[in-house]
Amino acid sequence: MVAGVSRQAPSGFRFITRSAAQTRILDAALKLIAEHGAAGTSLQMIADAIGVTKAAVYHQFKTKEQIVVALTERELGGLEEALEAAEAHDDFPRAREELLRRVIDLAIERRGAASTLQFDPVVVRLLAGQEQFQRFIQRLYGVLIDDTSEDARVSAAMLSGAIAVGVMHPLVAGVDDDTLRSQLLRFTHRLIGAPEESGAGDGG
Amino acid sequence: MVAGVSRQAPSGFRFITRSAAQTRILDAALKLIAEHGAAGTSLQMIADAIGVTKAAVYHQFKTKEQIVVALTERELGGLEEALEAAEAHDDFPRAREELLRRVIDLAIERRGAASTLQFDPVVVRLLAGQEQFQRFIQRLYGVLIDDTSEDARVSAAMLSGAIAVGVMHPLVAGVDDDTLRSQLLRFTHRLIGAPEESGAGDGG
DNA sequence: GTCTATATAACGATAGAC
DNA sequence: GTCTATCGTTATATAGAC
Repeated sequence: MVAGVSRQAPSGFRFITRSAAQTRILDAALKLIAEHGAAGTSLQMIADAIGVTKAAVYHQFKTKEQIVVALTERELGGLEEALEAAEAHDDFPRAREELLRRVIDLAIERRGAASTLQFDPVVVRLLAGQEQFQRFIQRLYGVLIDDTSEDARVSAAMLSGAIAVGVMHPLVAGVDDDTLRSQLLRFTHRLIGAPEESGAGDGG
Repeated sequence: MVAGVSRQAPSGFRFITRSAAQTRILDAALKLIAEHGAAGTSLQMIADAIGVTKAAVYHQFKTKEQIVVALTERELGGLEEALEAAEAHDDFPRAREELLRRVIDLAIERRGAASTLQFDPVVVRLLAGQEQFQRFIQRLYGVLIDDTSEDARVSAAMLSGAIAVGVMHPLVAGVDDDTLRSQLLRFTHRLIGAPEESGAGDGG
C-alpha cells in the first residue's frame, strides 16, 4: 500500500492563511468546543469569549459549520506534512514509524486539540460529507495499516484511541511533554509489535 | 491500592428499574447522542424518535440532564459488578486482569455505548458534578493503576482510549464480536506488559 | 472590522385536559 | 401515560450604519 505510492497532491490544508480576527475566533472556538462540544458551542459564546458581537463573528465565517471546518483544517495541517514525509518511504514499517512519531508529537504539542475534534459527533458528521477530509483519512490509513486484515484494522483503531486519549485524559494532565512523549512512543511500539527504544532523546 | 481494600458499598447503579416508557426514551437518547452529541440532542428529537410529544418525555424525566444521568447509570451498571469482583482479588495483576476482561466484554456487548458517553463533553461535565460517579471512577482507577507513577497513569489513559475507540471506530464496524474480543485482549495485554494468551475460548 | 437591531426558528420546561 | 398549548429564552443568520 505504501510501496510505489505516487506522491499525491496535497489536500491543501497547509497554505490557508487566516487574519488575526479569524485566528482569534478559531482559538476561542476550539476551547469552547472542547468544553461544551460543537453542538453546545454557540456563536454568542464565541463572540463573548473574544469580546465582540455575534455579527462580527459572522463577518469572518458565514456559518458555524465553516468555523468547524476551518478549525479542523488548521489542526490537521501539521499532519499533512507528516503524511507526505511518511509516504515518501518505500517500506511499510519505516513509513508507519515516521508517521506515528509525528502524530504523537503533534498530539502532545496541541494536547488534545485534534482529539477533541476527532471525538465530536457533530465534527465527524460534518467532515464525513467533505471529500477533502475523507481522502486525507484514507491516506492516513494507507500508511498505518499494512494489509486489509481485521487484525490490522483493530490494531489501528486501538492505536488511534490510545494516542488521542493518551494526551487528553485527566490522568495525564500533570505529565510533562517529554515524559508523555516517551511513554506514548513506548506503548505505541508495544502495541504495534515494534522494538522499543531505550533513549527518548529525539528533538522536536 | 487493591490489597486490603475494604469492600465498598455499591454506588447503586445496578438496582434501578425503569418503566417501558423510560427504557424507550433512554434507548432513543443513546442513539441520538451518539449521532449528534448530548448538546445536539433535543427533547423534541427524542420524542419524535419514539413517536410521542415532548411533554410525554418530560413526564418520565424532569429535565434533559436527568436523561443523561439515567443513561450513564444504565450503561455503567454492568461495570459495577465487574469492579466489585475485581476488588475481591487481593493481588493487583489479577484484579486488573479480571476488570479489563469484563470491561472489554461490556464494551463489545454494547459496541461503544459507554464510549459515546465517555467522550461527550456535556456528559463529562455533568458527571463531574456528581459525587456518585466520581467515587466510581476513583475505584476504577484504584484497580487499574498500581502505583502513582506517571508511567502507570499514561498507560491507564492510553488503555482506556484503546478499548473505547477499539470497539466504536469505523474501521472495526465489520469485525465480529469474537474476533474483536480476542484482538482487544491481545493488544491490551501487550499494552500492560502481561503475557498474551493463545486461546480465546472464554465464555461470556 | 465591528456595531445595533431584527427576523425566524428551535430550545428547555410547565400547566392543565383526557 | 399522553396530549395541546404556551412561556421565556436562546439559537442561527441577516441588514444596514459606522
